[in-house]
Amino acid sequence: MIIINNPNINDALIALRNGISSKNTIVALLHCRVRYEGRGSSVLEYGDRIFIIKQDGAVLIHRPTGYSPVNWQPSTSYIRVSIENGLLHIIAVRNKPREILDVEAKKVYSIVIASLTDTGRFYEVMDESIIRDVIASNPKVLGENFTTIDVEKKIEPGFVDLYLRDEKGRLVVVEIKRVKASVNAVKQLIKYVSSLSKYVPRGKLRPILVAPEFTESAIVAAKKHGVELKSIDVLKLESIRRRELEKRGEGLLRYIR
Amino acid sequence: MIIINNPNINDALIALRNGISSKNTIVALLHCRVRYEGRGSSVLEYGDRIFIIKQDGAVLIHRPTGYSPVNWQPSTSYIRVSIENGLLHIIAVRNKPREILDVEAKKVYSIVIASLTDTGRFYEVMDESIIRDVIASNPKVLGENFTTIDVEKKIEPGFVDLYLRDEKGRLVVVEIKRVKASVNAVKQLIKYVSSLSKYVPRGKLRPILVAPEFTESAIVAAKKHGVELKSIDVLKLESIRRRELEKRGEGLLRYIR
DNA sequence: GTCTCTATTTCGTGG
DNA sequence: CCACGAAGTAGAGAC
Repeated sequence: MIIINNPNINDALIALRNGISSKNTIVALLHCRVRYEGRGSSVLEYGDRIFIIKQDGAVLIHRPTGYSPVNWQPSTSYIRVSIENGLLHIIAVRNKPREILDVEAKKVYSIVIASLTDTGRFYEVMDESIIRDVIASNPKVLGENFTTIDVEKKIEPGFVDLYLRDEKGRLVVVEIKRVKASVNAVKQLIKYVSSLSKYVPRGKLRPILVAPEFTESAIVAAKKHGVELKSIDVLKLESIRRRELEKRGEGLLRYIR
Repeated sequence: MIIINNPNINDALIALRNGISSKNTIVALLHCRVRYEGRGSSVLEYGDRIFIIKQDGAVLIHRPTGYSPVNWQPSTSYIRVSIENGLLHIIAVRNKPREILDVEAKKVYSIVIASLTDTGRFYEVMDESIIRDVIASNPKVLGENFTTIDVEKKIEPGFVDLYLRDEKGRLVVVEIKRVKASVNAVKQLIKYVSSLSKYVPRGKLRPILVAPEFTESAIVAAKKHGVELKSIDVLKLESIRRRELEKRGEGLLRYIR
């Protein structure tokens, strides 16, 4: 690992070039300005930023606040470091799509260069597909005696999350949202239903939108279009899933403790 | 600025606590694992990562590749640093929504702490709102003798980008996309039109989708629903805008050179 | 505060 | 490779 405090511009140049050619992770604090041209185009005036080059050539420039990088390059075809008019330039180019990021540093506060090894796996505990699978294998959590017919089935406008059958033999078309459902979710469901109604009589179809909460406009649209709303408790579904996984010896507890 | 190379766990603890309480930017390289619980929930096994605490309490954990952070906290209510069972813990809590991020570091490779000042302004040269404004002040770029009525106007399902009037006195409802428009853009426009048709007879309404390109399904859906498609050349609009800005002495050239 | 929409969205998945 | 949809989306703007 290399740590350089307050380097002059030539030392910074050499360090960055070495770090890039050896495909290491580089984290620097710079006083810089940035220009970007590609899918969009932007200018960022001078200021202090965190500058990162990752081992795959991804470049990130972060301001001192906020989640999002102010400028970036997801991965690069090449990165060129040079000195022009006494200023350090880092130019990161991506070819598909063609994009150019030009970082012009007036001052380099610090550079850290390291070879990072990260093989640790990442587990999402509950996303929409998992919620869908938990409901598919436990359709009664929706509060009725449903049976599962199909999961994530393509019909023409898109994918229906879940098909169930209710006690009266009707086809239940389920759209699932992991977070509060907005009017868009209702529209999506209506779209599926109108497509399905070519094959199934409308009276045999029950569209249900499943989510922890619903926006007001979603509630209005649902009422208007005959869409049922069913709330779910994601934490409850999570505990059901955990139980299932534990039963199969795949529990997350393995990883958590 | 403080730079610490390979600190022991107690020195790391003290440095982090100082950095947090003084609201500085902290960038560290850690061998850590991460647990997240909140809107979602996830587990990240041990590995080397870039760890950042920003001056507003935002926390980012980056793996050595890729654009996105693997874990994060957009801004925090509080951050607590402690040692438990000989391991460094950084716990970042956000209250709305309630989310907890727990970083457990087994090894600290480096810590850099600095007070960054970044007042530099950020200019987007061409985003959708700018394209919309350029068309609004030059509606003839769409190839007809349009006049502008209104911009970014709320109707119930949402916001219409642009209202124009054509030579036959019809109300032109414009939806603008900066990049290739997909079928969703058509749907959005249809949504507005069906809402407007309560007030304006359908024959007096002209929905137009404006974008540099259109996906095949967008073209099909547009034809089916009577939506017109008009291509724009964003670069051409950009030169129009530049001319307008220069005329007003607000040209970007001020900033670019 | 809620809702809506854009984004150099990114990221995955499916065709 | 393109097209579509989800995201712990974030961030901005309007009401």
